[in-house]
Amino acid sequence: MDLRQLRSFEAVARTGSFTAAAAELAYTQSAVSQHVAALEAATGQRLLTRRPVALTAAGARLATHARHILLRLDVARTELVEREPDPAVLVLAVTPTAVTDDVAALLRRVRGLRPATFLDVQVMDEPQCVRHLAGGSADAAIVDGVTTVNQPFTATEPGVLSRRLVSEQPILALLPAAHPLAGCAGIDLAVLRDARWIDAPHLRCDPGIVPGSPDPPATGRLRYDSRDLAGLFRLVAHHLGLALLPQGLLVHHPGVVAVPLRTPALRHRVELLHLPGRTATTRSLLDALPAPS
Amino acid sequence: MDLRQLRSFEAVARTGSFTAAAAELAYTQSAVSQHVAALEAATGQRLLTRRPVALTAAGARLATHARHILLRLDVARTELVEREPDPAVLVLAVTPTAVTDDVAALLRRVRGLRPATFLDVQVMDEPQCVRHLAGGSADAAIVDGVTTVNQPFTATEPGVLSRRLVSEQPILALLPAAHPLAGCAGIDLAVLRDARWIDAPHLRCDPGIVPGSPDPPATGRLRYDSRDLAGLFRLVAHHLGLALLPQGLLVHHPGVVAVPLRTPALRHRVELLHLPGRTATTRSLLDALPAPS
DNA sequence: CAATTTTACGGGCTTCGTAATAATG
DNA sequence: CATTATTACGAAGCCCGTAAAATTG
Repeated sequence: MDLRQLRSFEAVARTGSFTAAAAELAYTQSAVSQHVAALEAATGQRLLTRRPVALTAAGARLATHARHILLRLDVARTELVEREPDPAVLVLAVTPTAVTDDVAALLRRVRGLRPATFLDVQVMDEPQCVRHLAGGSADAAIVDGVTTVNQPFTATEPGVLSRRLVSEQPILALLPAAHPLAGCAGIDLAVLRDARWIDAPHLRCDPGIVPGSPDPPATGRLRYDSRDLAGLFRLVAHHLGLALLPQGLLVHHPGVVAVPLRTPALRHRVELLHLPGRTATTRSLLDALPAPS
Repeated sequence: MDLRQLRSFEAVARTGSFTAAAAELAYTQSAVSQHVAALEAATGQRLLTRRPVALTAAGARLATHARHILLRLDVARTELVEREPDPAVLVLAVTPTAVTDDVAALLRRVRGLRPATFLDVQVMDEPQCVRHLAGGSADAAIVDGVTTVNQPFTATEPGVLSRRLVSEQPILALLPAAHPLAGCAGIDLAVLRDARWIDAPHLRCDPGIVPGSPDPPATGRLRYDSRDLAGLFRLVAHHLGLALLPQGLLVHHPGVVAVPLRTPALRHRVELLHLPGRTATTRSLLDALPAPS
């Protein structure tokens, strides 16, 4: 079990391709193949199916371990290796759906500081945010997720990265204007148990996280893999399904009404992640946060 | 940053000696020295002081990361590598202070099962328990710790090992019989803030974990590094200090009275640790536990 | 048949052990 | 001075790239 082997395996598992993994790691396809073969020989288990490349059960377990190991290793390297952080430039990795009013206000506050802090904001999905942060190519990350009550959403292992709450907002249910519950002040999700829900993970719309929800909805699923908000609203307006949405992402759309979700108490949370050691560079950001969590 | 280098470094940090680390890992002193040198070259930081061998600040951070990385790697290997677990023999790694009445009852219950389960119980300190568990030489571990309220005590990273609560008991304060508070029904630790406490980590007596406690007690410290319970009682009886003790470890001793600690609500917790994947081998143990946490 | 993965093989580099040297309590 | 850590150096072994073969959609 070598680290390079694990890195190759993780990249193959993530990209779904030996070729792509090799390109990402600046290896040959051959080397990546040998890495995976070595891991399979060492464990005595088949870790991946080929054509199409997909994780086996054992491979999925190893991939989880590998992700955590490699993340922590990158964090350790970044923490320890001597670098010259430029305090005047703060590189921020941000998920697309994390940009709520609170976050925008935070960024404005930081930008207005004296001495001036130049913000380099880069929007990408969450795994990339975490990788940039761990690798040191970002000074902090702002990521979001949906969670029940006060539980922190598990972006990463606790203890590896420090986290501070930036914003927390309720979740709304999007209904067609003609829906019988459209005028409600608050909705209990149990009432809509048998409704057809749209599963839009990129827009943080994931009815599956509700604890007691029936895993396979009897009426079939509708999966929406885009980040286009208007498209989601159009689907709802045309009675193709209901959707959940963080309040901060809400826009007006004809034929769609938004009703607060009363139970379960889902919340959209935005967190600031940073390396525990390097507080000097992110000091201005941390100071600009409202309350110490 | 090679895994073998990290393993050598971790062993040096833990044992405090290049020679001991080399012996443990079946390496030469030379190899271990080269490993540490390579890490120091890669990070550009001095990680250890020599003579005596001790961690620098940077080294302590790396050692923490290394411990977690290596633990998870061992867990991954143990989970994945094909083995032939003998379901009739259950190897249990137990910390000395974890053997409360609840734990003894649990073990008796398992031993009485049909088909018969042969229990191989091995007592060692907590880091060793965790290493044996991760390495696969133990099927489960029973470890204990002191914590406030319902917070789990952090034996290891969550997510790497599964944990189930076995027993939870209050913490007692040990006082000389002549102490003015000896007759109390319950004690508030704040009242004894300025008392001289005996620090006996091996007996889970650690007044330092109280949140608002003054770190350097004005009256000096008394550290008791033995596991001998009678000696601790003798110290208390002779007015050399007060002590905390889990209720399960209490024995009668002349001149010493035990009073329940009312605030803070410290609890002695015993947890069963096992690998998430290998539930088949530990099934009998898990089933013998009272309530699913 | 084209794209992708696996296998064979060799050069180059890493790595560990031996042994000699240095440092220190 | 004995113990412990570092350095020098060479052989063994591993690792990755090239290139050819095999697999499969």
